[in-house]
Amino acid sequence: MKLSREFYSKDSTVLAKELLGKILVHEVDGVKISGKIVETEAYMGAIDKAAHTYNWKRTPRVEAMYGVPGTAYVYFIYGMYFCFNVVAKEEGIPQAVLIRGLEPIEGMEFMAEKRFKKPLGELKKSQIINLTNGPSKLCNAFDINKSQNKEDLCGDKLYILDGGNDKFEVVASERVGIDYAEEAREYLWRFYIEGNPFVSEVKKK
DNA sequence: ACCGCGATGCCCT
DNA sequence: GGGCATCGCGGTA
Repeated sequence: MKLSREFYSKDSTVLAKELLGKILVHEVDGVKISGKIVETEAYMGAIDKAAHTYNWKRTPRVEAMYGVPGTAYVYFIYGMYFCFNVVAKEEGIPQAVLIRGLEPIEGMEFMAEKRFKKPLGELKKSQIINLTNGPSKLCNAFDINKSQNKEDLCGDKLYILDGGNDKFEVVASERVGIDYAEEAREYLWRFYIEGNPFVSEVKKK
């Protein structure tokens, strides 16, 4: 079942945990690409120094975060990468969940071409892991870019499905790559499935 | 394995 | 003009 608007209508810290194990699907040119969400980060908006919308900052770039829950927020970073977020909470309250790691399910051939310009069969083991074990890697593999910004995840091109009922342990840790965020660096707002190989990095300690 | 660094362009000040 | 919610390379072990 496709996740409903209500499912997304909660604090990003709660949504981030609940998105683990769910299935992200992108349908592009009749090809279905999907993967299990294994790593997320919550960005709590106005009160979160790490968030693009800290202190209610509102510019064209971050406008998607002010949209209805279940909207995609895709931004361009470091001159060459994209990051994909799921908007949470409530329209006008800018919270989002960054998707940082996926375990491929369908469309691995497509992902291999997108990431490495090679057929799946020619990839080394390390390259299989590297298909989707990072926020910008998975955008590349799933062909998610600026044209998916503000896309409604309750639509039928890019959406999230309820996962299987597999059991797993959730680990909470500090978020990655936000050294500028002062005390917010220490908040345990990154969540991942313990032991899953598609988690982007396992922090020691 | 781990670390350091450069790439590269858009957005906001 | 500075900085960025990243990645992959090439160096040293």
